[in-house]
Amino acid sequence: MLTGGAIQDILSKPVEQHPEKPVFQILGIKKIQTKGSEGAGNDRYRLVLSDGVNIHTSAMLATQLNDLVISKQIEVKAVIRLDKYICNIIQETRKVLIVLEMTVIKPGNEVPGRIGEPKNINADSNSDRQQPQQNGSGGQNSMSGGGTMSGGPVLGGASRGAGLASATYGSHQPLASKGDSARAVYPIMSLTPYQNRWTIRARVTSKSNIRTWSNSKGEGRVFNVDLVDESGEIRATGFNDAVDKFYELLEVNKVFYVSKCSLRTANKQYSTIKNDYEMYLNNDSIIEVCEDRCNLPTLQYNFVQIGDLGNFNADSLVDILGLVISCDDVTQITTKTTNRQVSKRDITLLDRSEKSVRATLWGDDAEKFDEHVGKNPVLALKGVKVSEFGGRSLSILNSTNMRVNPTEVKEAHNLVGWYENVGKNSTIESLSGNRSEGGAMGADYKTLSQITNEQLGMGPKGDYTTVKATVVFMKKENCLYKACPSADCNKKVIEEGDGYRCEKCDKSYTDFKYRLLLQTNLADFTGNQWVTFFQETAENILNTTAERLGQLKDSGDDTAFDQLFLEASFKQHIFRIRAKMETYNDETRLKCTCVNVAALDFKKECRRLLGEIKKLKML
DNA sequence: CCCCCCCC
Repeated sequence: MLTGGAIQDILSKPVEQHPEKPVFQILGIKKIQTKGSEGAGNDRYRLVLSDGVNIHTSAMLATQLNDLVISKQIEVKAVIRLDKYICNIIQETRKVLIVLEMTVIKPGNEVPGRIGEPKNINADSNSDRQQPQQNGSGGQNSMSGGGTMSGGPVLGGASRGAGLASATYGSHQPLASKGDSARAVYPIMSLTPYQNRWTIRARVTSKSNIRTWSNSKGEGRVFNVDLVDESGEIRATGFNDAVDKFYELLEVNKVFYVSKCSLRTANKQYSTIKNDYEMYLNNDSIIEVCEDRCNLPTLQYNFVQIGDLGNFNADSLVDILGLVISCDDVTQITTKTTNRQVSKRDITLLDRSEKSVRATLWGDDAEKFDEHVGKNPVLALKGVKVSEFGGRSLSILNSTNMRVNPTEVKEAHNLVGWYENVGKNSTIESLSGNRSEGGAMGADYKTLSQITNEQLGMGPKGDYTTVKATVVFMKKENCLYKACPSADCNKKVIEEGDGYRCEKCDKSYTDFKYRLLLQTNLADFTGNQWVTFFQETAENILNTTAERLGQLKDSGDDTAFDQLFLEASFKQHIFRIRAKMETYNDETRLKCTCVNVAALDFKKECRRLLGEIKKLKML
């Protein structure tokens, strides 16, 4: 079943003699601890592979295959076929095998135990850090602790003419400067800040504009490019001089040899590039066009289904493949802080989850989208921002890589076919709410204690949030007031003689209408909060009308009046709350107003809670 | 060293 001897061949023979699609058994899977990695998607997995004769402990899974581990498609004991792999020389004699594509031949749970009696092949003969394998039978995770791949300085200088590098990329003349020893091409995923004697060969998949900034720390220009090879991807950033030196050279889709850049921990907040590190172009950096034809991948996506967007927090970045089902016109908005005029255009995206989401294009992107209006293009978006307005929506940032009808993304073609045959006629549920309800009940749920703990309401417009809470007390005294009877005026009237005067309308009326202004105490498992309910929201929780309450009050039927309050107490609802700091008599305090009440929909609520649990799991 | 991405 296993390709006996394949490990020996891969480690000792030139690449032409490497076995094609060897079959191995996985004897261990270990997540490599990486510093400062937040959330999922940045991990790397090291595999212990056996060919039944030998064990190789330095195999790595290409980052784009991480999901196979996460979804447990590959587990210890599984038999797998390597459809595509590279073997890179490390520290003269130690070699890392990188699995680029693979097929599960037999899942781990169907394999009783270790196949054959494989011996550890110590490729790392120069190092005593590699522990001999102490594999128990039955295929337990056999990773020896403190292995050489666990985040330390794993890569030494590579020598020329060995392993994958020179064989695969044989026509490449080493790029090292004079006097430096020649070097081999490294896979992107092997780069670390701990050693810098590497050259990568990578395709530019996207390039930003040159941005300028000016702040207290200074000013300057900056750009970035995303680079990809068979093993993974990395973002490279260049400042000032590097902009002049490299911006023009680095054309999208072209392939380059890149060396002598520094690496630093990447801030995951700003990119969906699957790499813990980011590359910085500096004065020593060398970038040369690779003229050879090579088969490097294009952009790497990690698409998220639109239907799963509820599992992502606001401001997270995701990759989305969606078909445009509607386009709004371009409108102008004025920004709150800088009063600048900015163009925006909302479009609606649909995918196979049969859920749609509204996405906003800004500035030039909004204007230039005119050419696609009336068509149904497919957009491949890498690094689009999740926003919580009115459920979930997307914001297409300057840094978002947007491809329209990308021919290189085969799912894009499939999505068109699906839309023509299925999607077109499906009932589509929107995650963004429709325009009329637009954000009436947002998906940005908070607990009552979060309202104060997170200091909501500091801004001039206040903050909106949704809470699930219980009505625990209502101040029924003075909850009704006599208001101006005219249609749009709800001002309290002053009784004068037999009439009612409205100061706002500057008019006297013979009649008035009762309106509600109800101080209500809401509670959830974290605390409670006084919230003001006006007419419609108060009528909703009291399950009656202001008019009816007025009648009971006027007729002196206190029992019936009180009964309505009693029945409305200890009922749970979903509340949309506006929180805003307000100052009265030099005292600033948080004022909360309920702007919408919705019944607790158990099905929806369960789905939301499941989503919350899923979010916790992803931490 | 950027990392702002706006509005309802």
